[in-house]
Amino acid sequence: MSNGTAVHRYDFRAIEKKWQARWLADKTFQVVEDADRPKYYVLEMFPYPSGRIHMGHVRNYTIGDVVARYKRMRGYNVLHPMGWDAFGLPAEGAAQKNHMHPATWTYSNIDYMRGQLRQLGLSYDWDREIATCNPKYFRHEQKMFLEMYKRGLIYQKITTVNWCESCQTVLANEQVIDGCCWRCDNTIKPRRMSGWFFRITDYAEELLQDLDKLGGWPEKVVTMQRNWIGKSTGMACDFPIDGGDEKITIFTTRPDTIYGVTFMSLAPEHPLLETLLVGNERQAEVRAFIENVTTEKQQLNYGEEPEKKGMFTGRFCVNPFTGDKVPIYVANFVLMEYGTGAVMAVPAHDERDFAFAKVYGLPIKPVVMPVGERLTAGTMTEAATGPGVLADSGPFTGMDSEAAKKAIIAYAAEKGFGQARTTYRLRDWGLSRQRYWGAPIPIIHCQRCGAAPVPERDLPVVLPVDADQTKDTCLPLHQRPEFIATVCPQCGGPARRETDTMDTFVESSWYFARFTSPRCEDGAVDKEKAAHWLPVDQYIGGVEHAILHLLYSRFFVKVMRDLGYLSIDEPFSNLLTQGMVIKDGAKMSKSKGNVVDPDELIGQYGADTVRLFSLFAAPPERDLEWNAKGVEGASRFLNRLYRYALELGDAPQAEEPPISEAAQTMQRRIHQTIQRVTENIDSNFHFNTAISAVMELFNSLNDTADLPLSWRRRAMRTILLLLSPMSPHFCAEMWQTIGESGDIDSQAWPVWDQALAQDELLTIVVQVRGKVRSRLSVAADIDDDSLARLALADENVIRAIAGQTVKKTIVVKKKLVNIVL
RNA sequence: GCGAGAGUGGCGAAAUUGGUAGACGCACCAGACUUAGGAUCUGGCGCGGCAACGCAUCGGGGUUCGAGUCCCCGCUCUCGCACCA
Repeated sequence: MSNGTAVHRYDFRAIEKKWQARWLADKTFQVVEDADRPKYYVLEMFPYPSGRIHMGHVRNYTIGDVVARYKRMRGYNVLHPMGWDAFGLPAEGAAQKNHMHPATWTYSNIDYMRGQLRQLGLSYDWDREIATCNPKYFRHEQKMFLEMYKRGLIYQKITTVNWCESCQTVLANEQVIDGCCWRCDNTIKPRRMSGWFFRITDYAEELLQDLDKLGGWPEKVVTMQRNWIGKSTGMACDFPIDGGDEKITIFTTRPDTIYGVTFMSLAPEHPLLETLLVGNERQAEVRAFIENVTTEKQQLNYGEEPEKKGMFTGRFCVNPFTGDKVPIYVANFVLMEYGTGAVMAVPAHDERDFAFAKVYGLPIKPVVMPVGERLTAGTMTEAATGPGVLADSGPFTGMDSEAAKKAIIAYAAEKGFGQARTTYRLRDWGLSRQRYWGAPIPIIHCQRCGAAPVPERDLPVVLPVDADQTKDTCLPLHQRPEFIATVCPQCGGPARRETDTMDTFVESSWYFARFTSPRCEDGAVDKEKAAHWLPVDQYIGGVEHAILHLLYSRFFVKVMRDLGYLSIDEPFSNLLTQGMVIKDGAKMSKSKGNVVDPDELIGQYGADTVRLFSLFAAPPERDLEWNAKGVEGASRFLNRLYRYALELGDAPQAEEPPISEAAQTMQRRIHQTIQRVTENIDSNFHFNTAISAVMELFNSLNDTADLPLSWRRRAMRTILLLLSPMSPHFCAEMWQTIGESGDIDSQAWPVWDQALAQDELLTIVVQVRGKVRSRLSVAADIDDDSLARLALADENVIRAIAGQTVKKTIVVKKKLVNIVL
């Protein structure tokens, strides 16, 4: 760039550095509780300190910062904090590779990324910064763990996991490819292991019901959570085993079809199978089948569905309603984890049972007749799953299926072999991780006393650190005898520490509450401060957390409420799920090679330009297609403003001239723009249209000749105020350049005057048969009759009517006239 | 399969309760100023047509004086769940 052009561009490096230093030194965005102003808590999902921020972060945090700055200008006392979701597996990999402790790697990343966030000019109260890997943070989590444990909200159970022998670790389902480890290709073995679980299912009903309170959430996310929780109501019913004392309990949502049961399906893992098989002549065959389908299941890829298979066990059970003997099958499509792991099969009214019955030649017995139909087993080509009238159903025959459901449940309850039951798809949350870099689970196992909680005075339980930090720094806790060996807090005898750490989603389930009192040492939160600030008024983040983090956080808030920490039911009143940043039609990712580095962009254009473009290119909820040329457009706009501001700054102060026509027009535009920008932000954070409104005002300012200087200043002043949440450094500097006093950071948001925003002349569209034929410029207060007369007298209109008879003239106030022929 | 959302210029996108389709920006074209321009400024820019006009919001119907917007039938794409009994 030659020196001749430098004067035409603002020095973003100097300006941004200046204001960032100032905000930091003055603690401009520090916040304390204030009874005189309404509170507003805006929060963006905090990042994992992976090393550098990416464009998704830039977008997310820019949106949040605009909201924070806007609400401050509107007079709110705004809490806007930032922190680090600092535990997690990537740190272990990086630490091993670089021969350093995960904490060293993590904290150095935090330092770098904090610098990046500051370079973006984000208005955080940095005094509230937290990192979840800090024992001062997770000690409170450990305390809450103990409180939950005491209340029975946490338990231990043995479950099956994916184990890789060569890596010595548990793998998530997604990391098992064709039954092999994704890293070393070693065959994955299922392993029964003990793990800790949160009893989130205890809160299933409340988590479901309270979705109705989340009016400020995207419908999509609410629906996803509703489906995830997956409530089903129906009946549990016992089918006694023929020739045995045991009973098989089934769960069904269709009690009305119980007279149509023709066989029973059990999950291959069903505990009663053992009893059924002992001394059974089909034993060997059935066991082989079970083993077969179990192996097959383990080798399936994620989401793949095996062919439906089953095998007769050789045993029967009895339908308590009919007294009929029904054959018991093992079937590979019955899930042990859902319902009771046993399904009464009604081929006539269930698609899977129908397909199964066809393959294995089992009888089909229709018992619910759709209105106006008479089903027969021989002619059915598919299951009839709709409602209808009961047939061949004993005393319930002739009843409507909905009524029959209730009657049948009542009958079963009365006879004692069944009752109404509600089932949820939601499962308890397994929080155990066999990893080093996580919060240790504060439990001590004693041979005599069992699982004993670590006494509160011994918290936090911290991670052991090797003396020699150059090797094996991430050795899991179960391989560290010095960590494991301890004494039982109850009996004083020898004991061993729990070696699992907590899922990192635990830390992120309550960090938003911690921000209200981040240095509180007495507990997870200062109850008064938490009560003051919570709930979060506006939460902003990616939709990928629609279930996981957002469901866990909702659960944690309810638990913390029940433990007495919080007085709210829901953590986030309003949720904005911003779209992804994409380039060349795909999400930015290293593997695709389409990443844009925020550091480079900021270095080239400055933070204000990057912020402005990311807000302008698309509304926040939509995906944002990154466009390098578009960034230049944003930069161009700021530089045009800069040159205009310079001119104003240089112009001598003149006396206020009487208001001219041009001034009046400008005044109207100013008020119209304030209204548009305010409404665009308030309704749904549509910053893209807000910015375009400001651009229009500036364009018209540029196009208006002989506008008095004072009005140029007023227009520019408004532009800077409206734009300051989006491009804060630039506007703060230009505020000074045009000679305004005080800091723009302490200015109030401008207000519009409806009367001044009103146009005096309106452009009325005149249509003939719905097609635009002319436009009229008329006084705003014109009456309908005069308007219609004017329209009919217009020469374009006369030509379009071409002598035909006018049937009707429709006048829409302040908008249009339509002449119907 | 089930659930949710979306289809508008070359591109990102705008369009109160149905009421001027394409604001604003990018790209592109022409011109001005320049030794120079990847700077800046001015003008143009949905498609067809010299024009008057005609045609245009995924496709097909419908309601209406008037439909991007409402209703019905399709098509395509994105996301989520995926044997849930």
